[in-house]
Parts: sequence; C-alpha cells; structure tokens
Amino acid sequence: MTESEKRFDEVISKLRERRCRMTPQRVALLRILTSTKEHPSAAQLHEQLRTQFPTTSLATVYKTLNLLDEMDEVLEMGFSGDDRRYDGFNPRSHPHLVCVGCRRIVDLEGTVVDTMTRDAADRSGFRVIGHRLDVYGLCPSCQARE
Amino acid sequence: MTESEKRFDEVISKLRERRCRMTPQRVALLRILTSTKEHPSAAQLHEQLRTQFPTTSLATVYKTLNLLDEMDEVLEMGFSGDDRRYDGFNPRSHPHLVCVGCRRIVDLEGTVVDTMTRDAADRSGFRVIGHRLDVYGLCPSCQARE
DNA sequence: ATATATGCAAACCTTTTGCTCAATA
DNA sequence: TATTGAGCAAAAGGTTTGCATATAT
Repeated sequence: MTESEKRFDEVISKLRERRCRMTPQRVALLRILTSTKEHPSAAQLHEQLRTQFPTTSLATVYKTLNLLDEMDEVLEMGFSGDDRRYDGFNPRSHPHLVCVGCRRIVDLEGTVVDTMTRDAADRSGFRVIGHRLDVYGLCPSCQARE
Repeated sequence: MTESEKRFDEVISKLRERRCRMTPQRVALLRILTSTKEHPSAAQLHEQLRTQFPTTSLATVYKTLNLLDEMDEVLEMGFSGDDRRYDGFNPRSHPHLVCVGCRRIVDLEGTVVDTMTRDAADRSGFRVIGHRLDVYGLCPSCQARE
C-alpha cells in the first residue's frame, strides 16, 4: 500500500467518524487530493474531477475542501494575488519552496522550524496552532527561461 | 530622528528616484505606513488617511501600495480568508506571529530562517527571492478570552 | 504644458451562499 | 425515509481597472 493510499484511507475514516456521506464525487476528489504533492488549487482539482464527473461544480469542490480544512485534514495556503493551494497528502504545517515564476510549490524538509516556533511560543506566550514557511524564489527551470 | 522618520525619508527618496509625484495624499499615506508596526490592511490605512483627507479613495491607497510592492518598499502578506496586510516600516522578509483570534500580527526576531533558507536554496537550486514565516496561534489575551 | 495621481464607479475573480433536487445511509 | 450532498446561479468581498478631472513638476 502506497503512502497515498494510506492517507486516502485515513481521510475516509475520519469522514466516517463524522458521519459524512461518501458520494462518488467526494471519494474521487479525496483520491485526487491525497495522491498528489503538487499543491493544486480548487480550480485544478475541479478540472481533474470533471474528467470523471463532468457535471461536478466548483462549489462542491470548495465545500469539501472547507470541510477538510475544518477537520485539519488538508493544508490550505492563501496567497496575495493567486488562488488558494491545497495539500491533502500532508495536512500538517510544513515548509515549502514556492516558485514565483511557474507557481510550483514543493515541500521542504527540515526540523528547524519546529524548534524555532517552540522557542518563539515560549518567549511570547502564544499558543502555537501552526506555522507557515514559504521560501519564495525561482526554480532552476524558471531561471533558465529568463 | 526616529527609525520611522528615517524609513519615511528613505521611501520618499526612492520614489523621487522613480520620478513619482509627491501628492499630499501619498505623503500622508507613506507617513502612516512607515510609522506603524501593526501590519495594517489597505482598508485600515484608508480609514486613517481619511481623517486627514476625507475624500481619499481606497483605489488610490491600493495603487500606492502596489507601486511600493513593485519597488520592494512594502511587505505584502496575503491570507486565505482575510484581506492583505502591509508592512511599510520593515519591507524585508521577516517572520511573524499571527494571532488567528484577533488577527494581530507581530514581528518575530531571529536569524534562523535566513540560515535555513540559504541551505534550502543550495540544496534545491532555487534562487531565493524572499521568504515568509508565519507562526499561527493565539496571543495571551485571546487565550484568556476563551 | 505635460505627464501623473486622484477619485469614482464599474469590472473582476475567487470564494461563499441559498435553494432545489438527487442520492446516501 | 430522513438528512446530507450536488449542482446551479446569484451574491459577496477584496482588489483592479477605466476614465475624466485635478495637480505636481
């Protein structure tokens, strides 16, 4: 069983606990969402979903994404000019590399942030819920294209 | 001369280099923008500006903010549900503590991020332009209010 | 005098909401 | 069969744009 399949099962069971209904559209969306590390937008997810369910609406996609966000089963990232991006494979706070050229977002491994946020919390009295670290830049292929 | 006044003069001269015109509205906006560490939204800036120039429009505020953003003279932060927040006092990438209760944003000192982003860049081949580290949580007073 | 900024209103775009109908459990 | 979700269209909310007027240089 792949990581994605494990993750898919995990989300499904979390939804069952909530007594949510498993419609074919929703299941298909979950399948797409948990099987990619591409950090897609709602529109991109909708587009993919349409290949299987041509009548699916964007509103439905948003409704499920918001549900998952509430359950902390998807990581939602908002940007200034662009639409939101979602990570359903790894919903926990983690750092990213964000290419401002092609808008590609890739994960960035490391434990430094966790240590730092803990320190910051201790100093400030904040109760840390999560964090976000984006490193903005140009990926190698966008640099080449310049 | 305070830090804010220095920063104000700095932005003014950058704008002069660009042959931008110094309208009273713009100067007043710059004064507000460079004299706070509160990370205000466009609407909040507009509101403050209105006490001096009651006919000022929100569009004008956005136009100047976008100009400054292009010049890297303001730090713009976009969020999922909420409006953008701006830091004109310190326009360079720096970490923040973001209270998800009262939406207050305060700066977070530290050099760890710089080190980490440099390492990440070396490993990935990215050309780093900037970064963003938000630590989300509840500030002490919001915790008390719970 | 000429180019640039202002202010207003309309447009834009992503996300949300209301409502009716369909489908799950 | 009761209740939740889907799908559509309209609304919402922040941001941008077009254009005429005012103003800085």
